Amino acid sequence: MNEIFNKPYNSKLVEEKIYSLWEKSGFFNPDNLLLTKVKSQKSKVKSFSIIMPPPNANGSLHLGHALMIALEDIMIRYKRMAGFKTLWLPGADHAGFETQIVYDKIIEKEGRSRFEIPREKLYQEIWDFTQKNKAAMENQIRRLGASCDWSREKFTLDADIVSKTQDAFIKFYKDGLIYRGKRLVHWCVKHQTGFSDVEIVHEESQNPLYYIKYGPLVVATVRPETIFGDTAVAVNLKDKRYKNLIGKEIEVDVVIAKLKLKVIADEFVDPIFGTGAVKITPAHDFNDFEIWQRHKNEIEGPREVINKYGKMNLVRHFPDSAEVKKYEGLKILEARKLIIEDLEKRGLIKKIDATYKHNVAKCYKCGTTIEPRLMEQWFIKMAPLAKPAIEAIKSGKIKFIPENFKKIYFHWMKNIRDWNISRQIVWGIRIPAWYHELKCIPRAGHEDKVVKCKEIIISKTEPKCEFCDAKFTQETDVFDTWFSSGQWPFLALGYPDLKEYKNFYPTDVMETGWDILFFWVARMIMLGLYRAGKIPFKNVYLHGLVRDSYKQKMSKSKGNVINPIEIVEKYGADALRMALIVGNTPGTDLAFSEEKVKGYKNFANKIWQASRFVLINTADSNEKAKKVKLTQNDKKRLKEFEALKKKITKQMELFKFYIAAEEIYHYFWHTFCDKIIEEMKPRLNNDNQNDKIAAQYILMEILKGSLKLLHPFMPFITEEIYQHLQLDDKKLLIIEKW
RNA sequence: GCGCGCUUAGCUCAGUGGUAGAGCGACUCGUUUACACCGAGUAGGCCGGGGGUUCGAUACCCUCAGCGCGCACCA
Repeated sequence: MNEIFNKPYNSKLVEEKIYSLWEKSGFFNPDNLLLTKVKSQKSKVKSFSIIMPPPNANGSLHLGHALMIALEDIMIRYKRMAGFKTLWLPGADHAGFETQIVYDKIIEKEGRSRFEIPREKLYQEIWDFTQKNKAAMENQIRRLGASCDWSREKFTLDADIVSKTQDAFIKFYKDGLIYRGKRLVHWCVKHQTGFSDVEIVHEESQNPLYYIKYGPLVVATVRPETIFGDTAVAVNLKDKRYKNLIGKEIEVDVVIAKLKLKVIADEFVDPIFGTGAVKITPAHDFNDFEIWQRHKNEIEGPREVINKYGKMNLVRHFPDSAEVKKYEGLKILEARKLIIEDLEKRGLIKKIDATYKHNVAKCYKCGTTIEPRLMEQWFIKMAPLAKPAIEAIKSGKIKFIPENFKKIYFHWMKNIRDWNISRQIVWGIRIPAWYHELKCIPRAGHEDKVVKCKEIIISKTEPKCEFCDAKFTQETDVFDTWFSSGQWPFLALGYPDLKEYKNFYPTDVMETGWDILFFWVARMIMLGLYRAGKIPFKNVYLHGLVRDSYKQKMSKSKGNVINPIEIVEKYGADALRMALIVGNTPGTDLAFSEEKVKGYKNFANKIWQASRFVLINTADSNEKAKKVKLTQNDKKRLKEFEALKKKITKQMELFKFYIAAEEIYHYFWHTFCDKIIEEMKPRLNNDNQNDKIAAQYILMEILKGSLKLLHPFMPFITEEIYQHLQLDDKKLLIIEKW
């Protein structure tokens, strides 16, 4: 017996060595698995595939990643052992906006700003930054034991991915599903980019509600500084108080000017709220924008009085006003304070309700109040995409684990709105649209045709106008990173040509956190159905968030973030994996405790010691030829183990890894170690050779079988021990038959 | 406002139409040569409240309460 067994199990001596053994074997690659197949299996091999959610290449892994790796690796190892042609495709995500702001912070510390660095230079810098992170991250994934096929690894900015993402945009555009429109967009003043609906969060806050004298009316608002952008006042048609005012024009004193505004009637207005009269600011409020659209013919359109920096921009609208200058350039809150003072001086503030609570939209990343801003952006029409995506779940083609996420999915899908995919950052895939730089410069002989020049050309390369010499400039916006991520399952597999795509799409499982159900999972379903014409995956396994032991969200600001690699160093990857898996039901957040990991480190040692015992006591069992005469009890033990194997296999098929892991843990410790080994001890010292052989046989059989059942969960230690067993036809445990 | 959950042993959580389970923790005993990173035991729960269905409910239905979460255009 190897002397390594003379000491307690030391994961550090084992894990690195074993991982490189696996990697060298080539068995992570499904193509090599075929060679090892039993010859009798002539018929097509069943395949099993998972695309790894590519971790962001902008930092190191967190425990959520460790959970993801553990779950997916369990499925993969199980299926590989069960004889499937198994592909787990790893990747890394450029993570557009997320990485942009990580990098912003880095250069801020250096006293630089992304807004002052030339686009190409900044892009190159971030590229280098992500490549460095990517390499570090890959090693961390290895440390966790991931048996993924590194030879197929993809990055979300690989040339083919970029090109195909742009192709998708072009197709969507041609199909009339993408449009460019000047609309109100969620704008983060700090990050200087627009967002889609899912990048904002609503937060309850208490802000004074000001009742302002408004010509003959009184209106209530929390944003008095937008009064300069008012273009109408709305009431409800049924509101008797204001019936005679509808259609009339009123004069409103807004300090810097007197506005002539029309009173309109709109369903939206709730007569009970406030005064029943609403000031309409189409440029700075989503409702008001919609009201304007319904009353386009009656009232003036949006007047933008706040600029992209969240500062007042009034002079251009009110050049003749004497008062305007003191407002110009003020930040929103400063302007609010000043306008209230000025209105108060004029006796125009009727009431202030200081108890008013409402929900305010914030940037999901920095918490800055979102400023609705009028912008030309690219949108995808979602309703046509949502319909089949709802159907795919309803029909059961795609299953959710746990099931209750279906309801949340439906609720979101049914209320879906068009998706703003433009981002005003440099880190990402550039939108393949081009604009005329100048007015048309007619080419000789085409003077009459110039009117036909298109303003926008959709093309991956710089277009040339048929009739004129004007140059084109490329769209500076990049895609929302989720637009490309949403196509990841088929793009990573080389859609539409590669055999990988044909063999492995749709994939079997998409395993990810429930927190990106809308960001990612929903989009993959919609885009996969539309672009590839097929569902992207058959099962969606949604794991919970890993929180600290007090169930607090881990965050850098709280200082409770745990680095999974440090845990691996301390307790071993196998122990960490078990701690993340056992008792962790899908969809439920996990309270992570180091104590639990410690417990499974002890378990690893238990496996080690039990194996040591078996190795010591079977060392002399080289008389393999001898028949084994099993006792009644031996047979019972083997039967018991078969039953366990069945049970665990069933749990694996049902994605109940949290139970399967516990079952094998419990069996190994409390049946194999506590009972069976104890039962065998006297027999091993017995003079009766037959009985001794039987005891040795039982020990070895059950140890071997247990190592297999344990392997998906605790791959390192099981492989290490397996390599020390003296067996005929021994292969690597990763490819042994389940 | 619309929607989704959760409430089971001190803690973290499983679970099932037949009167409760695991891990950790606590306590007692034990140094028996695989393992003290151990073993043998013990204690601990009207399964949130109320009502209903049922021969029988922790589990199914209704309702109340507390907690958590998602979505959302009430100025």
